[in-house]
Amino acid sequence: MEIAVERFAKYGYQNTKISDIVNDAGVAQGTFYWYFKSKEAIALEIIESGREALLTVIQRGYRTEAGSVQEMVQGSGRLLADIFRFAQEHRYFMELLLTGNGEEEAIRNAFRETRIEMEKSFRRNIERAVELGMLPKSTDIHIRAALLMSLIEGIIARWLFGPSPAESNLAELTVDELAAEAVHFEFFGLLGI
Amino acid sequence: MEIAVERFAKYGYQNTKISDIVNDAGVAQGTFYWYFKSKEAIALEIIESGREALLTVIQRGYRTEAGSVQEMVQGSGRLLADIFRFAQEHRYFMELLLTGNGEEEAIRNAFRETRIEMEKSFRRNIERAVELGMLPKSTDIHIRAALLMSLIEGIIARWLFGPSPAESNLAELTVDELAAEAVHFEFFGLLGI
Amino acid sequence: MEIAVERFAKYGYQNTKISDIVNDAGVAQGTFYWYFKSKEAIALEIIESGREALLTVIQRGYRTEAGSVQEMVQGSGRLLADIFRFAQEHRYFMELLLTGNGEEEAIRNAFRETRIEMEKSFRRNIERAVELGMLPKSTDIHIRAALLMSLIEGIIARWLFGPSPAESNLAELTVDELAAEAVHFEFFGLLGI
Amino acid sequence: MEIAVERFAKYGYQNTKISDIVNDAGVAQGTFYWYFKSKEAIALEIIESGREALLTVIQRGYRTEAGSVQEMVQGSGRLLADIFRFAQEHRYFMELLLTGNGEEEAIRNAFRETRIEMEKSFRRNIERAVELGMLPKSTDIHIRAALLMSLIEGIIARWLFGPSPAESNLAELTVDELAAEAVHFEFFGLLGI
DNA sequence: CATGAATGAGCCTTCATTCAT
DNA sequence: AATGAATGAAGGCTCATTCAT
Repeated sequence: MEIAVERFAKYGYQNTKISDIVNDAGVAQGTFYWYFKSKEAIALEIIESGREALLTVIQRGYRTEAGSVQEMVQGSGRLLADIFRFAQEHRYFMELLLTGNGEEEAIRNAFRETRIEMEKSFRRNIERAVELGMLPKSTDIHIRAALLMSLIEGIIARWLFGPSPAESNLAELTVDELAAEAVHFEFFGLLGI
Repeated sequence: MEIAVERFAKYGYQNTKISDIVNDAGVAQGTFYWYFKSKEAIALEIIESGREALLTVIQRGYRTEAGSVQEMVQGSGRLLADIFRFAQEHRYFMELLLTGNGEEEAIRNAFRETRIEMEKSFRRNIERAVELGMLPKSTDIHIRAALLMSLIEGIIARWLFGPSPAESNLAELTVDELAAEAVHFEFFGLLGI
Repeated sequence: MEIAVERFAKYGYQNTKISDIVNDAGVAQGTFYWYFKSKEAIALEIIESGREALLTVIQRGYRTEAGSVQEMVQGSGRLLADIFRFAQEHRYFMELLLTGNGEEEAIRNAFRETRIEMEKSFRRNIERAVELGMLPKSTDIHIRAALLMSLIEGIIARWLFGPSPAESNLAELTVDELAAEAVHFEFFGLLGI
Repeated sequence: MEIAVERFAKYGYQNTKISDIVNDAGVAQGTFYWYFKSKEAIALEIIESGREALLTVIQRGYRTEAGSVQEMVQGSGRLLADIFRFAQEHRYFMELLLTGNGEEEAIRNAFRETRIEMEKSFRRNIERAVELGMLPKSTDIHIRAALLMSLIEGIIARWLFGPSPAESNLAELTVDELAAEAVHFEFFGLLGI
């Protein structure tokens, strides 16, 4: 599965042949089919196991009780850092999740579901913060979750697998620096002090 | 090309057969090869023409002279609205640009280049605003451009082609409402008034 | 189709590769799939066209009006001779029809249906002869049709494609001699004069 | 072997996987190869053991001394009934013997040999009856044996495994009824009283 | 310009057989 | 005797591309 997820991410699902995977793995072609029903099956297994791990990380970051604005920003920073760290450790899965789109229907849907669940988690988090009086009630929560999710997806994508303008040093930031930048933008925008 | 871009976006580049395209177009298979050298060639042409149109829109929104914060926010809102409108009118191209990843090397690169150029445009815009004293100098400009680009990409993707949580009403927003939300977040973040 | 039916009969459906067929035909593998949807499809087409031709022959031999026993025997002899001649001219189709059994469900069924229709034709013929008072009413018509059909199938199989005891000269009989023997047995059995 | 013969008959030799057989048998795949050298080997063993049992039955029915026509008919009826009973008790073997044709060369030949031997037995029986003056000398003995064998094969095939016209009640006949019908046709044909 | 038949390399999957334990 | 994981050759089918007309 590790070999497969890497090749899927690097070259695309369709451009990855079973023979590539088994050659890398040093086993025979038939062996693949002893462990996986089909090419699609291994992709779905990859997604499923990645999905679980990712959602676990996000759910650990849930806000539960009220606090100061500073505490909220810190908490959000910790969550983002956790997610970024997860992305770093599962970069090929993350690349597929964030940029994959050429695959078969079933695989596309599995990725889509995962991202929807991810966004839902963020929405619940924002909802909770509004309930606790930590965030203004003003705007639609769906939109705020969508904006936040966009931020995270985009920043991870640029940080880990480009594309980024050649001169950018984004790729060299540490997890914590990145989280600090993102969380600052998240709460204060471009104008924030 | 219109038929091709739609199918590429809906089903993926690899899942689109030349025979699909020509059937839809009502011509014979051979005719395709009179107009395009290959499958890859039509994809690259699609990207090239989309790239030009998109960059034209963005460059029209360039900030040239200093102004108040309010003017800056308004200008940014107009630019976002223009981009969103372009996305609406070229939704299949935009879908490929923002979510495509399963394709061949050359095509992937062409999309990547386009997005890099797009991000460069935004960076120049921010740079100019800093020079004119309209934005604080504090943060790295590359990061701010990346954050802004992430925002725009994510919001368009959710607005036009999902995935979005089923209950979200994002898809029903008008161009101007969407631009207002995005620009507010861009400058003030979640905490902005 | 001619090449395919021959190979199917000689070596079996499953032992016949598409590559065998196209090599014999002197075309490329892909060309096969321009004319036939699949390996199964060509088999079904072979059966369908053989079925029509065979049933046409049988239906031409229908008894319509009463006559003497001798005329009945002669008519039956003519019908058998026609069938034998058909078998001779379509020996590979006939071999598949009479002995084929290792194929896929759909193909097996198509052959089965053809043989059922064939037997039905004979039954109608016998029924008619009973109505016209040319044959005794005594026995069950289904059984008589089954016995008759068995006779014809078995005799064709032995005549054209064995197995037959090596010393048998069955294979050397002409159509008319064979028909004479069969029709004699049909009406008079082993004891008949 | 019982499991194998059933699957071979029901689905065909080639459509039966070793894994099907061992799953049904509740043993591991490797175990199969401790008992049988190969897939072909088990088929040949099945044929060999069936062949012996079948020929034993037929040889028990041999005519040895002269008698009246009625005695001859009765003897023939007993033999047919024995064969039909055997077929009933070994229906899967019989199905393969009578209808199998898609298999590998060696297996096809083994079945062919068995049927040839079977037909030889009948021929010897008829020869003996002619020598004893119980049957007319007129016709070629090979042909009469072929006709008789055809009758038996066809009737068993229809009785036990179709195909038969849906309305036929052939399948519901008892062994003795079937033998009576067949033997009557054998000696007297359609016109026999 | 247009047609559509022909090409053939390539890939996923199956399954009989082997083998270390 | 028995297991079951591993093997790898083989084959049906797809589809981008070519080409004669």
